[in-house]
Amino acid sequence: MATAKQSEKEFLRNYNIHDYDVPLTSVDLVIFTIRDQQLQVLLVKRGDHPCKGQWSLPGGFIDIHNDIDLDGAALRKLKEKTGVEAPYLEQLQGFGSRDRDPRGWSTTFAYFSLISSDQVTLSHGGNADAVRWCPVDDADSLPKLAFDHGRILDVAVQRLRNKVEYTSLPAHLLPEEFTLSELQKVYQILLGRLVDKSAFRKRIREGDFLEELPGKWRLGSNRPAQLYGLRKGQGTVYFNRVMTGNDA
Amino acid sequence: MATAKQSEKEFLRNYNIHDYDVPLTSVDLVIFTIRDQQLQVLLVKRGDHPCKGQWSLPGGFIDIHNDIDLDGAALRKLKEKTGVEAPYLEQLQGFGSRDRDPRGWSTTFAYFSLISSDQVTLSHGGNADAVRWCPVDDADSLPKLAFDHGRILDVAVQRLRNKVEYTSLPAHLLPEEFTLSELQKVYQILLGRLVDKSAFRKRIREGDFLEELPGKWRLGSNRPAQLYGLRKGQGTVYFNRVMTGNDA
DNA sequence: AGCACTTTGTTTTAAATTTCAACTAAGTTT
DNA sequence: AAACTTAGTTGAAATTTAAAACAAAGTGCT
Repeated sequence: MATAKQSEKEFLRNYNIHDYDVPLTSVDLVIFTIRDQQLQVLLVKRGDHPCKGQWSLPGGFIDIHNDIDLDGAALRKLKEKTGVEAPYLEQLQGFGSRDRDPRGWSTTFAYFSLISSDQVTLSHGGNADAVRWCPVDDADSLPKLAFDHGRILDVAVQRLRNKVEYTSLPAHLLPEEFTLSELQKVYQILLGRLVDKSAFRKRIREGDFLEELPGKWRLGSNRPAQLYGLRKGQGTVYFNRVMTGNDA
Repeated sequence: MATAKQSEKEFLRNYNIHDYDVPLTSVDLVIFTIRDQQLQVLLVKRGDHPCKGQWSLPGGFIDIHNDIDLDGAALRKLKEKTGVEAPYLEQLQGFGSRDRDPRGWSTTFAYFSLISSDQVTLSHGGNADAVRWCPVDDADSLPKLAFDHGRILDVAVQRLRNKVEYTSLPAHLLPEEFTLSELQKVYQILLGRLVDKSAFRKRIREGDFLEELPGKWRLGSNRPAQLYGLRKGQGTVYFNRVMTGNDA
């Protein structure tokens, strides 16, 4: 191995990763959307061993010959499954242990993504029912997931619910154009409680992350509602206090 | 490779990780403390290639034969460097790309830790000056770090500063017993601004994560101050709004 | 001992903010 | 056209915060 006087160049010439035992490395995605007034997550049925036939989060190994970095790998997998190109994507947390995968010591970088369900075309691979949405709070319809994906999902749901209290994240679950009432409903679904209308609107106004779309209205039900869109080039807004108050 | 009818057992018998090209995997630590009224970070001088002689964050490869999981690996490295056993330790973020390490595609799980500097005995390995504390805000004394450790440090500092606004984290930077004024000073150092005394105390009181140590006082300077300790078995407290107001 | 000084800890009160409900606006349905 | 539904605003009461003054308990000097 390395001698004391070796140069860095020499060291690298002699370095061979196959001399070492290293963990497997993958990227897994928790892709959230709102469908039927519920928070839902995208699941895929595993077509290969191990855990063949079980439901799991979409993801897979890093391809060191084609992926540039972690975010790139996550984006690639997101696009493969959903066709979505520019979603909200955030690294959730790493998970790694000697027994989470029967193939040996393995790690995964879990990401979570928020998308509007009507912008997605699920890519079903070869198998007709290999991909589906599943409500995260419906214990009956949510299957036991492969590996430690159940735990990853729990952590992701917790993180999302927590961030809803003080960030503008939920806006990414809606289509490009939406009304304030629609946004409020998303907050309420995620929080599991009602929110005061005027307090909600004040907070959104002061956060200044939406732009009114002049002349655009949601018609069809009673008084028309102003449409809004995410202000371009504006990142996530952090409010300076948690969401309070419940509407009667 | 795998045939359609193969059982999971057969699959695993035939699976050989050395058939695949996988990234290197390490764990790196951003260990913070307060010394001389400043936020400081622990750095180590690299004794081996690559980047030999450069300063870096403490860390290293996962040892798949001895480490059980990521948190275990991080705790092991923390103990090796500082002797500290039960600190505040939180996973920061994963970093991974094909060019962050000259040895090839590599990933690291960065953790950040908060410790009280007077509980630490730095472990200097063989080399006398191989480990040191360095103020994070002093551009002159902070060296350029190896690999992407500069960026990791930036992310860690940002995360810490952000969490100080609405959590009880800074309490972990103090010794087991401390006064409210000392805690307030730590908040002020991290925030870089003054905080109103009565608002601060109200917030701490309502967060209910400290316990008064009856009969224990910090003496020696004017009016004795009540000593407090972290309430046992209580995790991090999240306040419902950010720190406000600056004292005159 | 007595007085000035420093640090800890509490109280006070005006100002700001939130809460909660009522109100107006603008459409649809019957 | 009257009743109903949803959008969006307004305002008074209740609560909270901000900023400063105040009170308490020691030290140190003369």
